[in-house]
Amino acid sequence: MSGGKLTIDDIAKALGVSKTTVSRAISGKGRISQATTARVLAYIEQHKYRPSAMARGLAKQKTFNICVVWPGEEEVRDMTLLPFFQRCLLGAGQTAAGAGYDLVVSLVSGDDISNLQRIVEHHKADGVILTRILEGDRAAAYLKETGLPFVAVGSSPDPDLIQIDNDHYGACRAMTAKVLSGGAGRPILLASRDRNRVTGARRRGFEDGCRDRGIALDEESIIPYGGQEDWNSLQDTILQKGADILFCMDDAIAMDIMARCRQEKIRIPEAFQVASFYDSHNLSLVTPGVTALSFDDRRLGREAARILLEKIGGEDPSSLLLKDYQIIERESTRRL
Amino acid sequence: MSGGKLTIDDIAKALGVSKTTVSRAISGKGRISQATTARVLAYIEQHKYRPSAMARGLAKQKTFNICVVWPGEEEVRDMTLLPFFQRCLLGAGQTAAGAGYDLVVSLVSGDDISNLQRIVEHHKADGVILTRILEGDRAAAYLKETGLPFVAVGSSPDPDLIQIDNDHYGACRAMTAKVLSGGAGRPILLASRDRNRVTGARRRGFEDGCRDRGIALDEESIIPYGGQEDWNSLQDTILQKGADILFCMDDAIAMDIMARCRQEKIRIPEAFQVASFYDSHNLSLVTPGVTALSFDDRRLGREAARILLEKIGGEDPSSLLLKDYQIIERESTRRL
DNA sequence: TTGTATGCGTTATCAT
DNA sequence: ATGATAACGCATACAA
Repeated sequence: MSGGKLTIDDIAKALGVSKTTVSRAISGKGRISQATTARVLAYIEQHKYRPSAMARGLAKQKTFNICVVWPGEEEVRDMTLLPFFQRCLLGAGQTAAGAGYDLVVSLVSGDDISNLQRIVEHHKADGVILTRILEGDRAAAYLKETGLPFVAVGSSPDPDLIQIDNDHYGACRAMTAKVLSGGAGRPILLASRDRNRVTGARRRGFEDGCRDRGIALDEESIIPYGGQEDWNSLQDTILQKGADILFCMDDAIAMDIMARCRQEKIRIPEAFQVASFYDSHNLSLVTPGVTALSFDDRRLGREAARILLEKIGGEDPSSLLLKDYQIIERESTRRL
Repeated sequence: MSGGKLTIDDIAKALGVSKTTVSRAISGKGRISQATTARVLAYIEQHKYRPSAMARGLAKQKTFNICVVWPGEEEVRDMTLLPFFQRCLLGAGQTAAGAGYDLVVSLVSGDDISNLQRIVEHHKADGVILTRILEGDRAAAYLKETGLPFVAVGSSPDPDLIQIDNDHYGACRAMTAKVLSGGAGRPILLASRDRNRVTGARRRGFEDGCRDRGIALDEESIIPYGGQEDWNSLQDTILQKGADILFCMDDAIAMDIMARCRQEKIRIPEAFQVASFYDSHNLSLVTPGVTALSFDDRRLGREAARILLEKIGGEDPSSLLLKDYQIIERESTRRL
């Protein structure tokens, strides 16, 4: 009770010292005796004093807030990306809290960055984390213009953008090679139609993974996939090429494949194997479970926040590629 | 470029007026001539001035931030609740932005409310929205203690808690009655094992819905369901009772049922019908699609924010039960 | 080691 | 209708 009405001045008066002394005792800056420090700290502890973030911010010209730009669309794709964004947020929140920072979320959908602008213009945050980065990202462009420190989770062609991302290329390459070592030898990559950076990295990883196993690819080894019509022609291709393993660009594609196979009573992995370049909870629930690549999304958020804090602190950090990943082997690539 | 270094004082000097005049022109409060107002506003527009949120906050003793308490667990159940929380956040963000407020998220998992405490104690928000409310909710208890305005999304037995929730009872009752009017007459409710408030409301809705159609229930009409072992005994019960429709407490249960039926080649709706008291994207993707109850979660967030803002504004709003819902009929309850 | 005075950018209270 | 000035709560350069 009695809320947070206690100010540094109250403490000073109560203890018969000056505000400066109290301030010093709290921050530990400046020369001050152990005795008074202890006395002040004790009083603070006793009366549960907490400094006003606003007053402190105004004085130091800092908000101690990090703005996290989050997808504001009604439907985040098939909701399949939501867990990623949440874990990212969790990670960022964790290291932010550790540094005494809080999280301000800015919901931006597509090109409408008005919400982000409001937050930035009103100086509500000391830095920004973009949890995704679209093609021709307006948010990134805007932030660059303002000069406010910011980092982006994901990959962009823009070199002078601090980006934190998983090593999709390396992971896909390793997984491709590993799964192919299980016996299958005629792979097809099902590529999503939207071309963002990460799909490019996955594609290259796939290609090099095949190369690692000495498998030659042709034009029909990588085909766009988006739904019913693609499914029909896909089956022809599989027959023609004698393909025996399908790599899916992401979990949405993999789930679609699994659903159609189930419907048409195509048995996996007997008819052909299936693997996904991105894991999701669904892939573990479906029968058979789908082998997939798993990343530590929380860590992604943590690193993003860490690097942003460095940037805010005046350092000059550079981009980061997280090499960690896990290949989750499930029944869909079981050796027969 | 040239950031937000522009202050109200700069404007005053540039225009040869006092800070007071500028402030008045901006806020519209106090007597001031149209001429100078226009002049100031033009200058502001021209130079893209935006007031400092911190300074304004310090002066008015307000942060213009709303704290949204979000689940901070690694795994939010089966991730099935995540879309709900996101839509809730979206809604809150929307009306908050409309009122010039921003969102500070507090990630709290279970009983660890330290993050929320930090935000509250440092006065980083003028009010709090709890996007869920657990049994013996520590966050709610803490907030009550502080006296800070807050509202909760969901239902709690605590009467002096401002809560915003969907009318689960009414919706479930209506859906139960409607689906039963399709021909089926021997229903079973599959209840989740965790007992939170909302499951209670759904259960009562189910009971009264049955009553509305003159269907008598016994002890075996409502059975707990949690996985494999329950599935086995459930099949016995269905045979014994001749049950022809399964109502599922939520989408997770419904999905589990659908998966098992698929595996054991039990045809829906031929063998029995299936309906869920909570919709999710998955329920629309599975074959056959599952009839379910759909709510406007965004609106839930909007209303929560609206009511919280009223509370912050000194009014004394009361709880709100949203009567809107939609019964999404899919093939799982198709009349044969 | 401690205290004084000033600034941070805005709003609010008085005057004028 | 407008202006000077004092808060708001904290940090800090400068004195003592």
